[in-house]
Amino acid sequence: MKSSFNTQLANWLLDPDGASSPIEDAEVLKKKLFKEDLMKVYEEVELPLVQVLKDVEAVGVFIDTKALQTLSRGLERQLTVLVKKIYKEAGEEFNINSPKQLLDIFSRKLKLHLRSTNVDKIAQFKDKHPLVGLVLQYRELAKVRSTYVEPLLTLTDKGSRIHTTFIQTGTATGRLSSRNPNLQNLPKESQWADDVRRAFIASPGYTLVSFDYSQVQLRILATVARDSRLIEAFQNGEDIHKLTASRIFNVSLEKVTPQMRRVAKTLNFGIVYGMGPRALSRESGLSFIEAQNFIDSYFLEFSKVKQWQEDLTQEVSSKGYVTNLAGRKRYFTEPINFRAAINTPIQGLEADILKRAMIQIHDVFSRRKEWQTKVRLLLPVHDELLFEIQNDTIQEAVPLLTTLMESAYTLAVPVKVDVKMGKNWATLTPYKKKA
DNA sequence: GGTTTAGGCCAC
DNA sequence: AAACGTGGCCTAAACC
Ligand SMILES: Nc1nc2c(ncn2[C@H]2C[C@H](O)[C@@H](COP(=O)(O)OP(=O)(O)OP(=O)(O)O)O2)c(=O)[nH]1
Ligand SMILES: [Mn+2]
Ligand SMILES: [Mn+2]
Repeated sequence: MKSSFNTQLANWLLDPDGASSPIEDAEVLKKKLFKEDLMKVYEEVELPLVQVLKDVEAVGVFIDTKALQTLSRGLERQLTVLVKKIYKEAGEEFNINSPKQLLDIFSRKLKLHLRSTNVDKIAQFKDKHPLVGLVLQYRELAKVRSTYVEPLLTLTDKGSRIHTTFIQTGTATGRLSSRNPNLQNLPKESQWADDVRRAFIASPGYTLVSFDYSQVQLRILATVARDSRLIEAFQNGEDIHKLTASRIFNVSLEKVTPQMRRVAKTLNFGIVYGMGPRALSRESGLSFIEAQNFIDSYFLEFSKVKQWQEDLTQEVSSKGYVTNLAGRKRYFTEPINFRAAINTPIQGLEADILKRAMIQIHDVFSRRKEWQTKVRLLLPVHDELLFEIQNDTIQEAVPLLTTLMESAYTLAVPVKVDVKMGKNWATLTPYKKKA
């Protein structure tokens, strides 16, 4: 009766898709973990992480409820106006939230006979048909209110803190997920993103500090694919997202905006994980032919990446599973999703890196009295850790946290973390160490 | 009344 | 034929 053994973790490591039926017998599970080389990640990562996550959940994030309430009322008012405009423009009342009814309205009123109503499909008509633009505005407002503002208000506790629940055994790659509420998908780009994030504030006397790994999956890719072009790029401090942005938008590196870089991020990972020319053309604005050429030259430039993908495709076909550098494993059955197989070891190692960093940081900061209350881990976001740090401790703690994160796992390229800080989550500015 | 599924969209 | 991947949560609609 070893109550210390965590059967849920073990079963998940053995089959993170949960396709096979779970095993209850701890001794059987242990043998399997050994046999499949999963004991290391179980003992060094997942088991110690349980307590870390408990502590993080208990701390919670301080919320400016006043700001959220104000936002809520503003959204409510604007939605009312918008709904009336939409009904007037459409000439009748209907449920705007129903894609089915929307298709019907578009068909009858605008003579637009569409198959779906998602933003990519209908945005092109918004100049010709005011109704389309109004509907898209409505979608943005309704989304932010129903998915973020109202649930956050409901879930904020009496002490004005919000506590998510982390799911440690929920993903197929090894990542964490967050629910009730999901704090890992708060808006960042949309019109209302800043209003929502402004409500996430530091406790009095503290500052929010965010540590985010730079281009993390590209650095992992450079390592696993042994691609000399990528490796040299990172050794030279290059920013591949920015480089791709400058090529796509045809501007110099200095003229790449944060928005352009964000688009390029999607393109870089899209291409690496099997995006086709049609999707690339849609995401980038390039023509289909240009998109095709871009993909071809991409894999010419990063030629070892292509080779690695082909090797991995062979491997998953013969073995029926893939593993990452930390030993984490995922099984694939016919028909094999090769794009998912290619993504898995890379996304999975990202998770291992962040988890190891969290555990080390927890050992140093949360277990020691002199640090405990001064440095609080609030939230992991896949390759980012958000802390609140006591104001008089920042200069001391930030270099230490940075070093811990950058040395949590050794890659074939430098591992770099970008640090930003601020009083709320909307207005973080790059950390500059004081002279 | 409850559940499940689909379409849609937010993040990394 | 062509297909970036990993998640969670919203509403509507179909189902029990
Ligand atoms: N497949 C895929 N993975 C993504 C996408 N967006 C983000 N990711 C993954 C890969 C990233 O390395 C990782 C962390 O996201 P970040 O937003 O922090 O981007 P990244 O670290 O690459 O760049 P950064 O230097 O932090 O701006 O999440 C995407 O659109 N597709
Ligand atoms: Mn990052
Ligand atoms: Mn990130």
